[in-house]
Amino acid sequence: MPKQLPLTDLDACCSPLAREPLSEGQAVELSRLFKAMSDPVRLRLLSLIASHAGGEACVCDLTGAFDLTAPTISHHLKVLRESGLVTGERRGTWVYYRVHPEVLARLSAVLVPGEETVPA
Amino acid sequence: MPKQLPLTDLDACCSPLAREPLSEGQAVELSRLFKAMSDPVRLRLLSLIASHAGGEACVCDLTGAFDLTAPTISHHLKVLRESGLVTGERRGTWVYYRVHPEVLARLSAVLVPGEETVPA
DNA sequence: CGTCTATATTGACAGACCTCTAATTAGCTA
DNA sequence: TAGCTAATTAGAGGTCTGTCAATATAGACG
Repeated sequence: MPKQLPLTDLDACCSPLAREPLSEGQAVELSRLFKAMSDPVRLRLLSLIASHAGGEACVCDLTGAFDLTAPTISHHLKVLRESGLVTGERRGTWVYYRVHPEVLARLSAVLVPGEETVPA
Repeated sequence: MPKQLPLTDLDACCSPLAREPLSEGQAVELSRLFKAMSDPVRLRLLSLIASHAGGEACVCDLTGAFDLTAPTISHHLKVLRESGLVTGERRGTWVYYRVHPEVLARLSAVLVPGEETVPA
């Protein structure tokens, strides 16, 4: 099962959610990203990676922060990878992860609230 | 960090995800919001409500946009309500939903990517 | 080669989730 | 009161998800 992200609607995207209704395709794409962030462990992993010095973190930097087995961390990293939020690169014995800042920026832009409408 | 209000981590929150690691509590709170947005139907509902004229939408304005039964729409609206993203108010026969813009703004702020670090 | 360490994959299981139909509640109007 | 509509709740069925133990893969090094 090839899990490459097909980036269709998201490319033409990112007028804020509150400005005009999302198309079904946009909603599907965005929901995939939000689902990847819908678990506390994955959110912390994402944050640990994004905020780590040098912009990348080794898996070995991450596992210690959780009371979970290595396979579980690996599973969550895979979900983050397949969502397109992060990439992993093997260098020798270790695997280093870094975030895709454009994806974060895109999500942030989508969530910007629209201007207030005057209450009736 | 001043802790004035008796609420959760989200109140004291919102340094961007990429700036420093999320606390476990912050991650739990945020993951609840992202989970509420992790379904395409709920995302479109949220967008329909947020972008609707007057800042609010009647359930009757929403159901027509989907090939789903009324109970299913109602279920999704409940999830959005319980997450704190929207509120519903009954006025006569109809129920009107509106978004909490502060919550959207908070999420948007959390996702702002950190400044680029110079590649090695 | 063999062995050690760091990650990933597999397979299983309990719990959560999305959708439906059927039943229920809330309000309007006769 | 009864009847009608808008919306929600309850319960069931099938699917998806998070976690683990066991196993496998990749590279470093003697």
